[in-house]
Amino acid sequence: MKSEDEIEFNGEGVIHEDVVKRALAVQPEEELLADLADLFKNFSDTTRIRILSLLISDEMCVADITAALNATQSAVSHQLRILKQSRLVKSRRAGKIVFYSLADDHVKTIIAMGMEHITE
Amino acid sequence: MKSEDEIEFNGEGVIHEDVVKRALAVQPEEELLADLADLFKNFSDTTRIRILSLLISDEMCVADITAALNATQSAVSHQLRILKQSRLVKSRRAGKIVFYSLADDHVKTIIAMGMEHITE
DNA sequence: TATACTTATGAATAGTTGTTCATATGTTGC
DNA sequence: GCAACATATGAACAACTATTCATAAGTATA
Repeated sequence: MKSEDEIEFNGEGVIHEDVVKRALAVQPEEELLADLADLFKNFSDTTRIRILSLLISDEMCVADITAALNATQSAVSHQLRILKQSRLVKSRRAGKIVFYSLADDHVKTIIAMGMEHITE
Repeated sequence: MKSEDEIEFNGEGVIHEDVVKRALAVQPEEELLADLADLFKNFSDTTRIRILSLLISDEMCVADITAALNATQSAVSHQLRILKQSRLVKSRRAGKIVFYSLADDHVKTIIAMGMEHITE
């Protein structure tokens, strides 16, 4: 027999309805969580996180980043575009050269937070 | 003509060697950055971050999570395995039911940090 | 304007990943 | 043991993504 907190839901499966309702109540909007996933997607690729990590030190031009990562200029440029679209980096042009830098301090904080989790 | 801080490097491209060297000097190990990318990969998928977000409230069984996300049991189970392998969640069995919960507080912190970046 | 140089971008490709479907594993009560 | 239930897992497929290659766009200098 079913106890008080186990009822049918959604047509399938026995669940603890109150737990589900409570969790969903404090759950952020669907869309906000999607945005959050998109944000973290930027940090989930090796090339991108290496770029971001480099930029913590200083602004750098594309050629410098390319050399530091030992990657191709094209690959770096493509990833920089993604990071820029996500507003994690910004760029300034100085003649032929384009310098990239972190858009704000959050990048630094998020990476530091991740590091803390890893290294313990 | 080349200025003092612009020299050949790596066989291609003119770069600011000192900037590159300085950035690489304080740069974390290649492997550590790869681990970091792997960590953030967990947060980069909508299903996974929704699961993590749910578990902030309370531990939940697979059926509850499945109902809350309106997903299939299989999809949820697959993602839970990934999260568990990354040691972001842990599980305890109570009879037929398996409850999942956050492994530590870092998940909460990382999500909060991301939220802060989004909502401003 | 012609050339050299730095960065950006489109298309194609190879590798990765999330979901689904079917089924297996593990648990409880009869 | 058997039936019912909850969760886990392997294989296949579709969708997505990062890189490469070729080339375009923007800039400075002769």
